[in-house]
Amino acid sequence: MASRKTLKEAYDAMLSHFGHLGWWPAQSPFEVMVGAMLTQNTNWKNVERAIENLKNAGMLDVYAIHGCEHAALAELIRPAGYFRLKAGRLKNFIEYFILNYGGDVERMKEISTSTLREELLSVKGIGPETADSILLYALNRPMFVVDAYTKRILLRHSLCCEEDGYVEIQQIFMDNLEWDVPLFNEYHALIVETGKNFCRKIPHCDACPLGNWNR
DNA sequence: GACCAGGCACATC
DNA sequence: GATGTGCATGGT
Repeated sequence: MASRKTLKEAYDAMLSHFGHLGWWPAQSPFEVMVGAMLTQNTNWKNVERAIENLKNAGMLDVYAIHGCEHAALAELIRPAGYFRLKAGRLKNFIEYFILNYGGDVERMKEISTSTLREELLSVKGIGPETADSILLYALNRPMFVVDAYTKRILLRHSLCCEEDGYVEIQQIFMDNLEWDVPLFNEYHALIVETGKNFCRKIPHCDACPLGNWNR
């Protein structure tokens, strides 16, 4: 089983290799939320283009998106892929955000993490990873974000099993690390970076900062 | 041209 | 409850 030391050591190894990654790359919590929706199963580069389009159109704004036609919104976020789908999802989130918090991030900050998580998950188009990304990177809550790379890396190092789902994998981290927002922030970013560079489907882990961690 | 990317919802068995 | 499928662009 993963010990505190093991997870922390892995973190240190990745951190020495990549340095601080400074996630989330966004200028406001709202931009983080939009990015979290748009990056679903999508390369971040493509998300950047979509966000750039929104900015240039003056649409990176709660009420601007709320008042935007579905087709027009979809066109703006087209580079992020699944653009019709994501236009709807974005609107669902905006609807929830305005209805419950008047589109004000500050008002969201008064709500408990567990309540917020449940609320977010009830929005059609927000699943566990998107909810946790919003909680951690937009609202600074200690929630560990799990993604495909997280499982792939843990699997490769025999620290989880194939059957483990989102919750099980999240618990491995949350049960064995301090609930520290900057740590969770950096840890997930480092996992994504390590995954991208060293843990693609075709194994080539030779230069991986994790080395033979638990293998 | 295949494969992949910082998922999620829904249908079907 | 597990498994399969649609959604879609841009890089390698």
